[in-house]
Amino acid sequence: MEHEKLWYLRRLDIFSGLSDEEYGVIDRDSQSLNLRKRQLLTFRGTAQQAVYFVKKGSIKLVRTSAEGHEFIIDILGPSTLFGELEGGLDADGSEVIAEALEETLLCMMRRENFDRLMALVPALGTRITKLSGLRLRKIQNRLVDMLYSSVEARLAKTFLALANEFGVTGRDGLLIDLRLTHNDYAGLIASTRETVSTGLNALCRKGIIDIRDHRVLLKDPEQLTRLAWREIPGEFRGQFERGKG
Amino acid sequence: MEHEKLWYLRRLDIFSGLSDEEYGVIDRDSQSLNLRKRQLLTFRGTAQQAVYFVKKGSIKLVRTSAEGHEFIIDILGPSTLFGELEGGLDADGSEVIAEALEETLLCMMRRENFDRLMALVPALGTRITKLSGLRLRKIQNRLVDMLYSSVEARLAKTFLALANEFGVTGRDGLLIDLRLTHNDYAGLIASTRETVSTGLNALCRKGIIDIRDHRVLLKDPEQLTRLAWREIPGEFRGQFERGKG
DNA sequence: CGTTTTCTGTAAGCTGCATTACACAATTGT
DNA sequence: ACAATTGTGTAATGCAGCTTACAGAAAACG
Repeated sequence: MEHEKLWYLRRLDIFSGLSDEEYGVIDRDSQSLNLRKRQLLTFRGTAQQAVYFVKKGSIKLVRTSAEGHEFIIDILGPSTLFGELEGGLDADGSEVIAEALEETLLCMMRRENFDRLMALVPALGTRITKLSGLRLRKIQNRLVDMLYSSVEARLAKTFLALANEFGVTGRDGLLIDLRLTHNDYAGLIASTRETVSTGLNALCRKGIIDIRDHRVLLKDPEQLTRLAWREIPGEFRGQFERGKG
Repeated sequence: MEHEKLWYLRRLDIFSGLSDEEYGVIDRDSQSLNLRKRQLLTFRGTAQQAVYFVKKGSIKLVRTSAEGHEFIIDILGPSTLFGELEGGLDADGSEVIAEALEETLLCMMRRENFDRLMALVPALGTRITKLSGLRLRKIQNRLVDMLYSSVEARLAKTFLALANEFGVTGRDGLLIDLRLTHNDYAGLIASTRETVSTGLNALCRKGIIDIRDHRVLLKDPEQLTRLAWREIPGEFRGQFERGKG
């Protein structure tokens, strides 16, 4: 749903074009942080007020609702920024937590230092606001996509979105290079593990996707796109369990 | 769900503490804009890249999904900032549009000028990123609230949130000073007009709220809060249509 | 002032998917 | 190697709320 823009953004490194001196500041004021697989990173700890940068690996940002449902706000790969921007702690105590999906290397900078850096390089402010705008837009898209689509469509949309950031082309399709569980997908589309299981298998049987070692392979992106957007196509609707041919 | 913070933020004017000179810059580079009731403000027009500031009145930010459902991202009152920050136009053509709920006065500044101002006042960058973070957090809250709650709970949450920004205390309760239609509420909670109608009336009959000239009056905020968070209270659930005593 | 448009109230019917309840597979840890 | 944890497959059941279908009220508008 974001297509080129996200790619563009990830390449357009926020910190590009800085002087050696400025890079020095970054280097001095930031510190590395290593997360093992499944390790959590809460924002209420000592380092509440900080900005993080993913150097290697991937993490998921999870928000738990008051009723206990876990929703995955976003999955971030290398070269993405998060932290204070994402919102951290909240008035009512609910918060976003980050969890490493694999061995992950982060770079962390305290908010105060980040602000100093921003004062040093005014252009940074502009870039950051643009980035925030993009993030905001992305989540707005998620919002409407999730609210008004069937589970099948939500799955399709999610795969297409993930493919934009984590897709690697192979001969038999586009592989989303993330090892996720059905539970994770449930968290991504705001559904339950069980429904995801059956939904996933339905898509597999239709030959649209395939699961390889916990990674999703898009065999027929075309049709996936059609599923993602055509809500009840009228004539022959691609019913969930039934249509297997 | 944001409580004090939002109030705090609205008072803490983004532009406070500026020098006369800097205020002069703002004054020169910005222009006023008057919107009649129901007038739309699309971001794809000539003034795509701009930042807006609500001086008087109120507007709703609407995002239409691919399938045609209209979701109200947010309702903004005086002293709030929007525009480029919110994300404007999108890759796939979908966009956020703003619609005036009443006679509204805006202040507009082109993105380029805004960037210049930010370069002039480095502290602005920090403030803006904080603001963006808050916005982001707010919408994340909306997201999980909407995804995992019943219609009744969503209504309750929405009222409580609106009351934080638009509530005026009277002797018989807290009045949300916004004239909205049932359709608007449907857009706010991602439901349909019909269900909102019945839901609203159910709440009225229970004596929790009241509708006065298209404005919602919270007669019993306590119980409303309970409804908002207690999902299926086990024993005697405040069922929708039934419990009318 | 009448006409058109926009709002509101109510109800029967249908359905997607959450819930519940298992059994088995795979992975992790010791 | 074995136990404990974590992940997967599938099916019966129930129900919240979307859909569909009207009719009257209120407001906008000429």
